Amino acid sequence: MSDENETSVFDVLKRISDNEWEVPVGFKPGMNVPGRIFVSESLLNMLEMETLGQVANVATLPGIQKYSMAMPDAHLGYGFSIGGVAAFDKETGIISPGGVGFDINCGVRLIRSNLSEQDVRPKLSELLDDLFKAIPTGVGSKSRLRVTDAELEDIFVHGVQWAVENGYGVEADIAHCESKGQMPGADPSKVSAKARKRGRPQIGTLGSGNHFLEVQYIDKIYDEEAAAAMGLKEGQVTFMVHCGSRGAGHQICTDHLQILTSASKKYNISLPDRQLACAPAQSQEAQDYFKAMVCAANYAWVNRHVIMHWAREIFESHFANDFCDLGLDLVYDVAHNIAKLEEHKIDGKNTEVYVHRKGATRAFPPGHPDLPEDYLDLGQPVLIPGSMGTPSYVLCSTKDSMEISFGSACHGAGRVMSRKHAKKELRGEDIRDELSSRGIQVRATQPSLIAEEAPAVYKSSSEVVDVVHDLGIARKVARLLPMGVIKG
DNA sequence: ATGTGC
Repeated sequence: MSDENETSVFDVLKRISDNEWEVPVGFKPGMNVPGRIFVSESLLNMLEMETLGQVANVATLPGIQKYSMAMPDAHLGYGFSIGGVAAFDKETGIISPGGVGFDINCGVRLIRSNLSEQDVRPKLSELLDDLFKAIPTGVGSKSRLRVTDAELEDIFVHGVQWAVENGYGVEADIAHCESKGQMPGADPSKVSAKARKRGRPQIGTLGSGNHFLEVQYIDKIYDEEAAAAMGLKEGQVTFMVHCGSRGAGHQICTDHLQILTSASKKYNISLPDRQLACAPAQSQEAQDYFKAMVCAANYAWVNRHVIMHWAREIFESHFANDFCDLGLDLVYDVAHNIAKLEEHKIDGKNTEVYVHRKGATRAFPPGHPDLPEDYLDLGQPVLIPGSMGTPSYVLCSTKDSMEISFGSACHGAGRVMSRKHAKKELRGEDIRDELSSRGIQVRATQPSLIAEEAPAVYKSSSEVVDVVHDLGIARKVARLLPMGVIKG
């Protein structure tokens, strides 16, 4: 039932440009800066008022810089919206677990190959069966890789370096992970016994929800030069891994939320929403969370690395021979849920800020010192997974990204229908058949999970990507179409 | 997202 007098987002927002909308400081009491929503007019119709309220709430937090931002795929999240980007001054700002999310370093990686769609199509069904067998999926799934407590600590601290030293992936993979897959500043002593217990058996597991491993092919190249630099061309097969830090990251978030909830009171931070629990960036409580968050981030990079390794083995078992190098190189790996201490130019001055990206991708421009050498002139690759059955995109960051959005882009399609609603409205078997008729094969533990992730429950990934492209944050390089997907 | 819900 909709009330005619209900305020719409159009009544609140002030249009700045085609794809930029401002939430004025007066919208909610206590806003320190305006909100800034990067969205097209048509996507704005799908933006919920509550999401806008969350953007405004974040603007009230101490030390926030420039704007409380939301990407075109923004939707309601825990405290901060998913698709939210907020930078807080290193000295006067705060750190908040809600600005990162429960799935710390949920992220995406893309692996290229020398195989063509025609090579893979005839063997696709067997390939997917074997991938589904090799890579555990589902909520409570456990891995065949068992690590000791000491190894887990090593993973928390050294991330992907641990993986490569232990035979998962190769040295060349490291440079193609954001932060080299080993963010500095980890302190395992800030990770509870419970989080370790949950994390130990889950290295190399996909999890559930929107997490997946997808076999794809490139159906369109937008930028030949950039595509070539990443080793991508039309008709080529790729695979994409989307997952995070599983139970470990979830427990770390839960543990520290509790600490930061009381810290918010201790430091007299008035919160419009208790889910925004936070503490001054340099406080013991905030730093402890940050050190534990880094452990979860490094864990997630190892998780994706091990999954990639097993997937490479399966591809090799099906396609490798003495005359063919499969070229299963890691194109790039990006984090979607993370907070980082970065330097940004604010009012002409270089400033250190804790950038919180929750359901948002880092997008550093050409020439940025944190980029791998071979992408330095190109700009950071940005990987945007589509929802099940819809295209994914590869973009590369452009020079204005730092100025526009603290070097950040969107992260995906963005949910429009709740899981509960989707389960009620849609049948997994129908969705599977519909996808199958379009040549897309799905392997999942339960049909209901397919319903929850159906294409209809997400915004169009193409529209979301176009906003980021048109704004000059990251430009389109390639479009990837799904062939088959394994899910929890 | 999650050994799934004050």
